[in-house]
Amino acid sequence: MPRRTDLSDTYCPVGRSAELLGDRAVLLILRDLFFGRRRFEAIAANTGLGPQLVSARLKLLEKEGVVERHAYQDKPPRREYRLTDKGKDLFGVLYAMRGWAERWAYAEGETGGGPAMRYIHRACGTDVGTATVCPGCGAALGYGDLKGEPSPALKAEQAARSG
Amino acid sequence: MPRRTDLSDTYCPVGRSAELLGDRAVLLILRDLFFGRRRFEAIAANTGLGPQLVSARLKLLEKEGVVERHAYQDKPPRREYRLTDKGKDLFGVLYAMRGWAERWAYAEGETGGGPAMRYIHRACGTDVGTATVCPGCGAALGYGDLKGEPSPALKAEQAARSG
DNA sequence: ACTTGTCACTATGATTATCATAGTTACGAT
DNA sequence: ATCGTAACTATGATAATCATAGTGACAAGT
Repeated sequence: MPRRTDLSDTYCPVGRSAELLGDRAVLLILRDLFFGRRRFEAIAANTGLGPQLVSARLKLLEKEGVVERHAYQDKPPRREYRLTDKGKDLFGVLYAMRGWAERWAYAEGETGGGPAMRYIHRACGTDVGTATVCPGCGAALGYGDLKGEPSPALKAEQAARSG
Repeated sequence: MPRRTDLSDTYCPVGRSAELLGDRAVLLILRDLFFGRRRFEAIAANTGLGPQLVSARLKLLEKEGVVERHAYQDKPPRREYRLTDKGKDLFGVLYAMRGWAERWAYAEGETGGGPAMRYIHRACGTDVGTATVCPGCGAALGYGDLKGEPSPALKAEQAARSG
């Protein structure tokens, strides 16, 4: 593609976010990182993205201060990628995307009755559905407050991808 | 690009959203629609995207049921684009993106003290900052509950683009 | 009547990001 | 010495994106 206009200096906050988040691969990698996948190969396998793309996007995310590369072993060099505070704060965006999809992106009965991904408020045990405020106790919900559980169908799909 | 793997049939809700939202142009166009820009040329001018791209993405958004094309005049054919309910429900995603950017994407003092975009809770008049729950009255916040006001710098930038 | 202007696009050609596949480096285990 | 694994890099084909220009339909001004 030709050089697209850079949005990192616009005053519009959505424009600035879009510069990073308006990219399929970035979104998929972030999802996996929030899911607890930290290793290169695990991310590549689960997202279905090629290693070159994963490599390029992880470098970009590191440059943007959203992930940190951490060597957990040196003998054979092994790295893992972790979300920084700036990265963890993107949870709200991913959670909003998930909520929208649960409400609109599935055919009737496609998920087998419930959401594709359930979230439980750790503090009070309530299933929060797609809410941004816990329907049980009224608390605002952020990363760390919630425990995610994939539906059987989603779990099976992920298992198939990593095999 | 070669044909990328289609994610519209994954069980992962973030994957399904990413298929639509993992695209810079889609995000920018949605932002403008939420901002009240309904006309083709206004969107093209403000986003800085070429007419071909705007045309292609509006067609996609219409196909996905996110926007509706509405003829408001026939003599010279004139159309406008409106968000459907499914589209309006994407407000949470854009609002989360805006919140993240306000917190992380600006240099110290770059916006002149306040956020680049202020949001006021219509019901109680409180400036909600980047919260998902009104700090004044505790209500959950959605599209329609908020009144957005761009900062002087952002307003000037938009005026320059449309001129 | 003729030009100018606006809106909503479509057409063209150059550029470059993305994909699939294969290869590389470093090491540990058999 | 070969096999396997993790984390990448290299290569070449494909196709999406951009800038620029052009089209069709009409309205208004001169």
